[in-house]
Amino acid sequence: MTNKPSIKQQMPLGRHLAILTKMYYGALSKQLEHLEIEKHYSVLVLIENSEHPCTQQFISDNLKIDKASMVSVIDYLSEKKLIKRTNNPADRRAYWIELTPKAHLIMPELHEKINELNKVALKGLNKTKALEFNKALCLISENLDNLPSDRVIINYKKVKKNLK
Amino acid sequence: MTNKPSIKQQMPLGRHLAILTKMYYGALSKQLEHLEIEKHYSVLVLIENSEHPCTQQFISDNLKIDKASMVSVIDYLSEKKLIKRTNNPADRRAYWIELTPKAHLIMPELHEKINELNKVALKGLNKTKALEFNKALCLISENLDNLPSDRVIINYKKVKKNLK
DNA sequence: AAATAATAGTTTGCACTTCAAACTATTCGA
DNA sequence: TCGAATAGTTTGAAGTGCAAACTATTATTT
Repeated sequence: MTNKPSIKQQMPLGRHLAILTKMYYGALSKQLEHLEIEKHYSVLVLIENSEHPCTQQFISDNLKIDKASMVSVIDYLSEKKLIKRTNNPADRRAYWIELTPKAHLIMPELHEKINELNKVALKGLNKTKALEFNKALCLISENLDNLPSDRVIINYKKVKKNLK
Repeated sequence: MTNKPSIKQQMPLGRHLAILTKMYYGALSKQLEHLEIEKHYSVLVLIENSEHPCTQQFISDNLKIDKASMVSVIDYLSEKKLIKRTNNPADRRAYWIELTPKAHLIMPELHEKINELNKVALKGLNKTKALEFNKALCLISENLDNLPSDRVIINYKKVKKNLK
C-alpha cells in the first residue's frame, strides 16, 4: 500500500525549476539571437511596463538583482543603446532609466517571442490549467518568501561561442 | 474588453522560475546548514535512488550537469566523505560512485528536509493541485526539450559568509 | 590484428558571475 | 546642523560552467 515515492518526488523542487529555467532561457535567447541581445530581457519588459520612470533600485527590488550587479546590467543595456539614464531632477542621487526609441522598436518582437515561448512551454495545458499553474508559481513565491534563507547566487549567462 | 496582460504574464516564464529556484535553494541550504553540505543535494538523492551503481556520466545526463563540472561536484562530495569512487572492474575507464556510510546516515534527514520544504513551497495547493503542478513541470520540460537552444550557464553557489 | 573511433573521466584556462565592503554624492530627519 | 539613510559605483574575492585538449580504456571497422 505504501508506494515508494518516485525519484522525481524525492528531488528538491528547486532542481526541477533550475533545469526548466536553463532550458527556457536557452530557447529564448536562441529565438532572439538576431536581436543581438543575449540577456536581461525581463529588465526591458519591466522598464516598459513601469508607470513611472524606473530607478535602478526599483528594478533591483522587482527582479531580485542586487544593486551592484544592477550596475553591470544597466551598463550592458546602455551599451546596446536600449536604455538611457536620465538625471532625476528631484533627487540627484537617482537616475531614471528609460527605454530608447531603438528599444521601443524591438519591444513588439520581444513580447511576441516571449509570449510564443510561454505558450510553447505550457502547450498541453488548457487555459484553466495554465492559469492555475501560474497561480501556483505565485503561491510558491509567497510561501518561500518569508522563510529563513541563505544567500544563493544564480547566474544566467549565455555562452558566447556557438556549438558546432 | 481587451485586458492588457499583467506584467507577470508578459515576463518570460523563465524569470519566475529563476527567482523561485533561488528562493528555494536559499531556504534549503539554510535548513541543512548544520550538515555542512552546501550544495549538490540532488546528486546524493540521485545516487541513492539509482538501481545500479552510478557512473559520473549517468549523473551528468540525469541532472544536466556537463561532465567537466561533474568532476568538481564529485570532488566536493568526496571531500565531505559522502561518496566514494570505486573502480568498475568491467570497464576500467569508469568509476562507480556510491554513497558512504556517513552519507547513508544523513540521508533520512536530507529527505525529511527536502520533503518538508517541498510541502511548504506547495502549501495551499491540495493534493490534486499539487500533483497537477508537478505534472505541469514535467510537461514544460518535455515541451522545451526539443526546442533549438543556446547554451545557458546557470550557477548555484552558496555564498560563504553569513549575513549579519 | 591493427587501425580507428568512441567513451569515461580529468585538467586547464577563460570569460563571466554574484556579492560584500568601501566609497561618493545627495537627501532626509531629528 | 549634523548624523543617518539612500542611490548608485568601484573594487576585489570567490566561485561558476564550459570548450578544448588530454589520458586511458573499450568498441568498431577494416
